[in-house]
Amino acid sequence: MKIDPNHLHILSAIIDAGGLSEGASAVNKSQPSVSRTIAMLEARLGARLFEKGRRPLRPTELCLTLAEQGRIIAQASENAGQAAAHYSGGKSGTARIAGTPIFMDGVISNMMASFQGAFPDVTIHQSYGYLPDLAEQLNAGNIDLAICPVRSADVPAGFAFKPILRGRNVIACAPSHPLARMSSVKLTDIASYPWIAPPAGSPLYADLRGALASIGITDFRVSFTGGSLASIMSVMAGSESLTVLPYSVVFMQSHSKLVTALPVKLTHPDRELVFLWREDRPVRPAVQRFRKYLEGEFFGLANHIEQKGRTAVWRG
Amino acid sequence: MKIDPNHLHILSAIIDAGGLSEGASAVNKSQPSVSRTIAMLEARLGARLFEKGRRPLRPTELCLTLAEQGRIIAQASENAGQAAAHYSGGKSGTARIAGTPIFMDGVISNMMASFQGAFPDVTIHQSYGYLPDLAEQLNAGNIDLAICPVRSADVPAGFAFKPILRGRNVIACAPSHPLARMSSVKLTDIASYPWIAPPAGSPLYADLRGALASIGITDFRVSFTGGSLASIMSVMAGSESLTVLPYSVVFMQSHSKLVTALPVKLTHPDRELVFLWREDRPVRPAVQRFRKYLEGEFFGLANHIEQKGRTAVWRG
DNA sequence: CAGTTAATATAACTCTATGATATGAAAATT
DNA sequence: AATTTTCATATCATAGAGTTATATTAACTG
Repeated sequence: MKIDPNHLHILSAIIDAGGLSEGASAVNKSQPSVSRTIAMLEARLGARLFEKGRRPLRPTELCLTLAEQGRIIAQASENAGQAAAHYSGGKSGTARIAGTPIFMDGVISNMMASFQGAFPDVTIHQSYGYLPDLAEQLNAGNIDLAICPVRSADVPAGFAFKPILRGRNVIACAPSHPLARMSSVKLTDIASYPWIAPPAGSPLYADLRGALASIGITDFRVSFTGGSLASIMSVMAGSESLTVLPYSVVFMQSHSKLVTALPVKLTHPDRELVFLWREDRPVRPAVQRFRKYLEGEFFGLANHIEQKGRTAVWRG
Repeated sequence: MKIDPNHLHILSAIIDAGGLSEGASAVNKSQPSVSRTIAMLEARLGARLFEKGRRPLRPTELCLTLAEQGRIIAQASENAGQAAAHYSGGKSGTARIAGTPIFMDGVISNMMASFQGAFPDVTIHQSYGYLPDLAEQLNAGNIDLAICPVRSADVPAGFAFKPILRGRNVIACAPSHPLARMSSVKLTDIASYPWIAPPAGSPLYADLRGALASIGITDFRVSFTGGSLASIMSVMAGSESLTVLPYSVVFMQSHSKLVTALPVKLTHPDRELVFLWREDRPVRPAVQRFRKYLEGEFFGLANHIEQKGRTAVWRG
C-alpha cells in the first residue's frame, strides 16, 4: 500500500495541532481541503483514521502510527528546505579556489580562515597554479575561482575577471637585517646582499628582475630560489638575503615579525591581482559568497596598505 | 522554501537507481514525468540539481543533500504503508476482550499466549465481567469482544454473537481425591464431600445447583466460595473438596495435574460459550483476527473434548 | 570523425488531485 | 432548546502530474 507522503504530513499536522482546522492552517491549507484528504485516505486504507462522530477529533491507533511517519516526513521536508535555503544563500556548499602560491599562502589563507569561522558549512578546496594552469583548470571545471596577478589585457577570452588589488611590490628582508634599521636605503647598500628568487615561472620572478632594473640593479646574486612562501620566509629570517614580495604579503605577515619591507620605492608592476572565473558558467552561491567575502577583505586590506605603505615604505 | 516530499523521494530514487529513466521506473512513473519534475524543482530552487550536459547524470552537492532527505521520506512512506497493511491484515493493533473469570483464566489465557506468539504486534487488553457488565462495556465501546456463556435467547438486542462451545460441566476434584481413583462414582459417595462454590453471580454458581439437583443432590456443604480459578484450584488441590467446572477448563488445566474430572454424567447446561460484539460497530482487523484465531482454537478444543470426554468422563 | 546508440529533454494533451468558497450537519456546550 | 464549535459536503477552477510521441544530445565505436 503506497501512501502519499503529503497525506502523512497532513495527518501529523492534524494530530499535533489538535484539530482539523488547526491542522489545516498549520500546513497552509483550507479546512475542507484537509477534511477531504483525510476522507480519501480513509477510503484507500479501508480503515478509519478518526473515530466516527466524536467532535474533539479522536485519532485511531493506526492514525497515530501513520502520524508518526508523517512527523518524520515533515521534518525531512523541513530539513531539505533549510538546506536549500542555506545553499542558495551561499552558507553551505563548496568553493574550489586556486591561485599563485605566494598570494594563496601569504594573503588568502588568512582570509579563508576567517571565512570558515563565519561560514563553517562551506567547504573550501584550495590548490595552486599560475595563469595558464589556472585558466585550464577553470575551463575543465575543476575550480570555480582563480586568484592571480594578471594584466587586464592578458585575461583569456571567455573569462570574467574582477581586479581586487593593485600590484605593489617591495623589497623584503628579515626585521633583523642591517638595512631594516636604516631610515633611508641607498642602492649601493642593496647591491651587496644576496637575493632569494621566487619560484621560476611565477610572475614575481619577472617582477624581481624588473624591479631591480628599475632601480639600476641588473646584476645580482641569487642565493636561494624556488620554494613556497614558508621556505622563503625561513631563509630570509636566517640570513641577510633580500627578496621582492607583494606588499600585501609583507603586510599580512608582518605580525609574525619575520619580515619587513625596506623603504625603497620600486616601480609598480603593471599587473593587478584579480579574480578570474568562466563567465559562461553558473556561479554557485557558496562561491559567490566566498568571492564577495574576499572582495570585502581585500577592500579593507587595500586601504590599510595605502595608509601604512605611504608612511612606512614609500616615504623615500 | 517549501519542497514537496514527493519530489525529494523522486530525487533519491534517481540517485539510488543511478539514472533518470531507472529512477522513474523505481517510482513507477514515466521518464518524461520525472524529467519535468526535476526541471521544475531546479527552477524553484534556482539551482541545478544535476550538472548540465553530462550524460551519466551527475548530481550536484545540493542534490545529494536533498536526496538524503528524500531517502528518509521514502523510508517513512514505506513504513507507513507497511504499518497500514499490517494493521489491515490484523497483524497489529489492539483487541480489547473481556469475559467470565473462570473461562478467561482457564481457557482463553492459554490461547491468548499462543496468539501473542504468532502476532506479537497485537496488543490485547483483557478484563473480566459477567453478561450484564460485558454488554454495558461493549455498548460503551470500552471493549471489542466479550466471551461468556449465554442462552441464545438471552443475547441482548443490538449484539452479534457466535457460539463457540457447547456447555459441558463436570464435577472436578484433585487427582489425589479418593473418588478420582474409582472407576465409577456413586451419588452417595459424592454427597459426603464439601463443595467449592464458584463466585456468586457467575453462571457456574447456578450450574452447580442445577447439576447437583440433576443427580439428586439438593443439600450440600459449601467449604469455600468466590475467588478466581487459581484459588479454586489451590483449595481443591489441598483438600477433598469438589466443584463444578466447565469440562473445557478441566481439560485445558489437566496438564497441571492439579485437577481431574469425575466420571459422573451431569445434565449439560442450556447455555453456550459465545463471542459477543456490537453488530453496528466496525470490527477492527486485529479484533477480527483475534476472534478468528480463538474460533480455530475452540474448534480444535471442542473435538478433543468430545473425544476424550466420551471415554474418560461420560463413560458412566 | 562521422555514424550509432543510449539517455534525457521537450511537446502536446488529458485528467486527477487539490485549491477555494459557500454551506450543510452534527456534536458539545450553555 | 438554543447556540457555538467543529467537521463534512458541494461545486467549480486550475495547477500539477500523468501519458505518448518525438526531438536533442552526450558518449561510444569502428
